[in-house]
Formats: sequence, C-alpha cells, structure tokens
Amino acid sequence: MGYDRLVFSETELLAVFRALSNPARRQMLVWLKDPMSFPGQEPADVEIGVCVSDIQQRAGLGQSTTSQYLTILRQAGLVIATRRGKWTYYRRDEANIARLLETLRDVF
Amino acid sequence: MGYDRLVFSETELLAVFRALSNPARRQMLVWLKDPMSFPGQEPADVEIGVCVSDIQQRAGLGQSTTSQYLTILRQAGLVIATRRGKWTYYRRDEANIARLLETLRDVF
DNA sequence: ATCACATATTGGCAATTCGCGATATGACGA
DNA sequence: TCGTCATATCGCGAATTGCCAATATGTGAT
Repeated sequence: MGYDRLVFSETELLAVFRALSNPARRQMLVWLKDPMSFPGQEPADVEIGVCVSDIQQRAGLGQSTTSQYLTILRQAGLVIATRRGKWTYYRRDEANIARLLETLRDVF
Repeated sequence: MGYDRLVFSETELLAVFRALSNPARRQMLVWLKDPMSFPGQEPADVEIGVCVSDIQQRAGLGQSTTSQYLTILRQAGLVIATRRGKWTYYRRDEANIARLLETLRDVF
C-alpha cells in the first residue's frame, strides 16, 4: 500500500508502455475490469481475481505465453498476483493504474 | 479538425503504445510541450513547432533515426508535421493527445 | 511418497525493433 | 542548371519481441 513517488519513473513508464504495446496484454487488463465476465467465476472470487487458465482460455494463447504475459503486466505494476493453492489469481492494481493515469496527464 | 470517433481504435492504440514504448520518442513528445526551450527558437515559431535538426541535437541521435522517430510519432497521431521551405517543423497534436487521454481513462 | 494438476520457466525460431551510415528527395540560392 | 542544405528513405547487423512446446516447480489429494 502506498508508493514512493506520485509520478512514475522513466523505468516504470518503459515497463508500462512495453507491456501495453501488445494487444493481447491490453485485452487481459481490460477483461480483468470485470472478473464476473469469466465463465465459472463466483462473486466471492472477484476480490482475489481470475486464475491463469481462465484468462488463457479467453485469450486463445498457449499456457506459457499467457503466464509470461501476466508476469509482464505484473512487473509493470498493472496487476497483482495472489497464489492460493495451486492457482494464481490475477487482478488489476487499481491504485497503481490510477497513479499511472495521473502521471500520463502530467507528463503528456 | 475533428475525429471520426471519440475513442481510439485498437489499431490506433497499438501505434500509440508502440510509439511511446521508446524513451527517446517519449522524450521528444515531452520536449515539444515547450518549444521555446529549444535554442534558437523564436516566439513566432512556437505555433508551427520545432525543426528536425533541433530535436536531433537535443536527442543526441543520428539524423535518420530522429527523422524516423518523428514519423512514428506522427503516424501515431501524437505530433503534426508542417513543411516550410527546406525545414519540417513538428508540434504536438494537443487535440488528439487529449482525446487519447480520455480513451485511456475509459479503457483502463 | 506418489500422482495429478496449475502455473512458471526454459529454449527455440521467426518476426520486429533499434540505431546507424549511405543514399535519395526536395527546396532554395547563385 | 548546379550546389548546398534539411529531411526522408533504404539497407544493414545487433538486439528484442511474439508465441510456442517442453520441462520444471509447487501444491493438494490419496
């Protein structure tokens, strides 16, 4: 909770734009706005996010590619991963995304 | 003046994020917010923009690279090019950048 | 301990990007 | 017309990305 600076550093921005320069990764981020739109998603799961295989099925990509793309989104600070059992759930990092949008408004 | 849609299409977003996924190109866009910060820039020139060689000198890149990067920014709809004599002046497309930021706020 | 399952990591290859030097285009002046 | 200057385009090798199959890691059930 809470971030060092208000604005993103050059390095952070690089990771963000590289992450979002791929349509599949951008899609994933948009899909995660509405976790309930994934089949078999329970209302109780919304807070923790969506598991990799559900995202993979929707993306139509391979398992390894999906996992890698989610890692890239996580390293860019756009999503948060939570491991529970054998599943890893991903959800948007809304606070950081909001901070990003503020940075973009300042910088551009 | 004026654009077809309020929000950017998938193709437009791809061009934008690819363009901004390079630090040098992002720098150029930020520099162009203040054309007067370029040496030898006259107040009368502000509206038309900054010529390629001035941007090149500041970026420390080769001439061809600078020209290509500005073309990429132009194709992404982020800057506007104006040819006057042997010079090409580049300035920010503020209207389109504002439209982009609205799209980002909607989509992300 | 062993198995099955979800996810992460590795290795690979085709396609793209990075940045450059060389060259082409286009505008102006002599 | 010829030469010069500003910019654009071309062609290149090195580095990175896109996506995959294969393999490794970790977790829960038996």
